[in-house]
Amino acid sequence: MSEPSGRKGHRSARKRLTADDWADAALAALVERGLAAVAVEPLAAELGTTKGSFYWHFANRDALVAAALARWEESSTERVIQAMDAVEPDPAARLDALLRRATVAAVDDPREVRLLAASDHPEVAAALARVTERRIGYLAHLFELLGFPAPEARRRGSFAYTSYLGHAQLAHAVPGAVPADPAYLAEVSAALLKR
Amino acid sequence: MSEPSGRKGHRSARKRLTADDWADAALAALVERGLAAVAVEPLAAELGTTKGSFYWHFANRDALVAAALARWEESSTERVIQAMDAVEPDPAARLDALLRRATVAAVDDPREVRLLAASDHPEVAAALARVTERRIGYLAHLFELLGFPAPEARRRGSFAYTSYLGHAQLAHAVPGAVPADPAYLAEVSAALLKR
DNA sequence: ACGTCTCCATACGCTACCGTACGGTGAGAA
DNA sequence: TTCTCACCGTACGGTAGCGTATGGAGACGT
Repeated sequence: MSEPSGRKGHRSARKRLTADDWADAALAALVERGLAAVAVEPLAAELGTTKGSFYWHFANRDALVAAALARWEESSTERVIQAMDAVEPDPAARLDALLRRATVAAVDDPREVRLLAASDHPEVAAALARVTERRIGYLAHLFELLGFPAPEARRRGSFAYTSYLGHAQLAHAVPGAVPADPAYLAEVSAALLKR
Repeated sequence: MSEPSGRKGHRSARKRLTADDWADAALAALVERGLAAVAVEPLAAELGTTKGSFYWHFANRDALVAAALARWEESSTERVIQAMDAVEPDPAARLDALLRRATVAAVDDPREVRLLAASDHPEVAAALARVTERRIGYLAHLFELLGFPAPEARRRGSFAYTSYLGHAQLAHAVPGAVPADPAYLAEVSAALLKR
């Protein structure tokens, strides 16, 4: 059994793995199938290797979760914000574009929702707290650019972010409950921006 | 050890259990510690009994989850809506009161959030879908009473509900991220009701 | 050619939980 | 009293995952 000298795994003919390979696979599992799917043995099978590899690169499962979260955290703040700052100079248009894009993207992207669902885990909660603070801060910043005083800008940022979160959550938990009507997003955006 | 003839469990001196007792305990575990906490053996220990009891009343774990969800579903729609209809005759005041109360309540009540976190589970998702539809329908109804045409009333109902969900989610995942300032809730409510 | 060091495979023990088998108990019917 | 049967205790086997131990296997310097 088990071909004596050929390549056996279904993945990339017998290559050696790095810690990053594991972290990537862990992040993918985390955002696609939830925290419980970040499990050493299933991931090893998926990667075409064994636990032996994993425990060489990581101390334990928590370290893997932490590594996956670090990647997520990096890719969920700076990248998005910088991409946003590049396109639209006008703060109002930027806010509108940001809200619409993020909201639309969240509908079929399970990333956010999966992370929120795992907020029991202390490390997940900590990462979530940092990302949330960063995003609300950015939204508040945009509202300040629109002329709102700092406290109200902060409140509006929070409101915008909760409505985004709720939208993502609802779209994922109950598909079909969020209106597909484009007038909907327009109204939402307008309500959030109205002085 | 283990008192020979006295009451031993910390709960109601050696009584026999019903299926409802199990369902109650399961629901409590579900909303307090998540779906994974709805586990037969731990619940048995908590109830001061054993699996022998459980498998008499239920076929398997899924049946228990279903029973717990049924209780939740019942207590999360009719009761709230009827309580709401009783107090405030004016639709505008009723909406405002509903939004404020629900939002405030969600902050330190983990029920909603725990259910949403378990929306992978098909039965949970189904229950969630029904409750969501019922609630958004009620909100839309109130907006219609305020004079909005049906389609817009529906959109506003959805918006109000997503913002409620997002608030609950955020308050639980990142305590401190939602403004405690009472002006915040006032602004949110005003934005949702504004014509 | 040889040793070394990095990386992986395999086998093992442990824990937590699911579900089944079956024997026992106690309260009320006969 | 004795029987019965709803209800529970206990023991068992099975699965999935974590973490450890240890023995290779291949690359690579010397």
